[in-house]
Amino acid sequence: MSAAHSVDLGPSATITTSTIHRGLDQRHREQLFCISSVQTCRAKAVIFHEGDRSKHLFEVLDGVVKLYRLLPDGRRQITGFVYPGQVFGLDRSHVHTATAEAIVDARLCGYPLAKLELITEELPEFALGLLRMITNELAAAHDHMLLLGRKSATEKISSFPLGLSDRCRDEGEDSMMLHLPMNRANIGDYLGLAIETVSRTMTWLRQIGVIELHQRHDLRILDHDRLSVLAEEDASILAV
Amino acid sequence: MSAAHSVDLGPSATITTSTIHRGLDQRHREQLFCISSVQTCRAKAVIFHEGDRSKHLFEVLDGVVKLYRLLPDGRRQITGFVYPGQVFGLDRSHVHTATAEAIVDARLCGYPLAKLELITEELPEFALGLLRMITNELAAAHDHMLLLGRKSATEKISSFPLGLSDRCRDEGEDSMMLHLPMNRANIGDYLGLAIETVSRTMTWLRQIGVIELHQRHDLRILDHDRLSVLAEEDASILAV
DNA sequence: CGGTGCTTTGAGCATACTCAACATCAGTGG
DNA sequence: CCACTGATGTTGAGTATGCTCAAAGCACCG
Repeated sequence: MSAAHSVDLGPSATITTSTIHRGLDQRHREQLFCISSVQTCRAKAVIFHEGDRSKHLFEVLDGVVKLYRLLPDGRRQITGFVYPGQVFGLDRSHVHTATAEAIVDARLCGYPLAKLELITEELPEFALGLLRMITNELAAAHDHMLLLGRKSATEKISSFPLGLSDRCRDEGEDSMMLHLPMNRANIGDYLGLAIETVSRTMTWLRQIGVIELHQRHDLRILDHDRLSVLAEEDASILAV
Repeated sequence: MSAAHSVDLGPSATITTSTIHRGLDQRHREQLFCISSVQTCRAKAVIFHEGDRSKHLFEVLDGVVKLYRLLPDGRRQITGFVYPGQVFGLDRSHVHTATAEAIVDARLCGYPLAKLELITEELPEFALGLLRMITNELAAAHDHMLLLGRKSATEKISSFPLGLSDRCRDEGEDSMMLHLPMNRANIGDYLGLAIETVSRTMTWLRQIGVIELHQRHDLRILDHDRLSVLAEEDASILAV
């Protein structure tokens, strides 16, 4: 068993924060715990490449990971940022369809796919749990397709902090003061914009008093409602 | 049991063409068959709306269905076209995140979600099958995000028939002579382009001799390799 | 035939990109 | 402590790509 875990397997387990254990009983949690291994990786370290054979399902314990696909000439599309508590690495026919790279120092927990399949066979609700997670990811991907295909630069840049804000709210954290671990190039590759456009549009949002920017990586939302309108979220709910 | 089925349950069942039955034994196929119901819908009929409570998983038997998300002002992003043998309707927390609409007359087979969950509980490999399908959809969504975020109009329009061609090849059909059941507006909403750009760029592909167009809805690929280069698929594999 | 919906083509324009210069920041070593 | 360096971010000018608006061309259908 990997010694790196600092997970309490007792009755009021800290492990409940882990998405992958949700809904499992004590015995199966221990089983999962036994097959898992923790790894740390530094910022910019590649966890796996597009095309690699996939062997593990990963859960982020700490830090943030980006997933991206490349065109042959180097153009990049980041398909998602993975935050603590979220998983990644489940790909079709056991070949990764994206590259995973830590954007800051990170700690990951890996579960061998072969052993997960064994657990699945005796525990159908575990497969359903995975299904639910992937279904959420698919819905998020569809959301992002709408953004990429149909939103203007202003709408994209406004939507971005709102998405992060929602995640913070769900986690019970401060949803107005946001930390952006990614740089401008990452934001551009996520939103389908050039870095100059990211920079210009964020400056403009600052100038009109909707957000505040501090030290490159910190952003405070000053006017959530106006930001929502700019992001072209359903304005009718705000038109009261 | 719905009488509309024309599915042979005998040993060499025609049902094997159905994605959802793949890998199941005779008894479970019959069980699935018993809970299923067939419905027909005419072109432009809405099967469900974004926000509707989801009750069924659908499989397309015949025809083509489009899935889309809308912005409040009416801008549309089609997240996918669903062809015979493919499924749709599995959404997070049982609420549809997209609208489903038939683009031509279609025949669908619906499976109640509640009953599918019962099957899942006694048959883990069924859940794994669903998981595999959704995982494929997620990979396709990531592919499409790369197209929407990072490809030019020419690359988008070139990629489109290539994708359809791949599907036909997998199905063992003619992969050069393609039928496009969708209109130009649908293609634009799928690729994140205005219909005028779709029209202009397809005309240009015709003029340079890469494709042939007949009666709006039929397209023949004349030069698959050149089309691949234009779609910015890895040009290195063609540079021999 | 005339209508209706879809598609094509044209002209002008706006958005976001490219290229380029400059500013700022973090880290390093004198 | 400060100068130096490389990486990252901001700002500006000019331009290209793809959008909008408009009109004409086609096919399908009573």
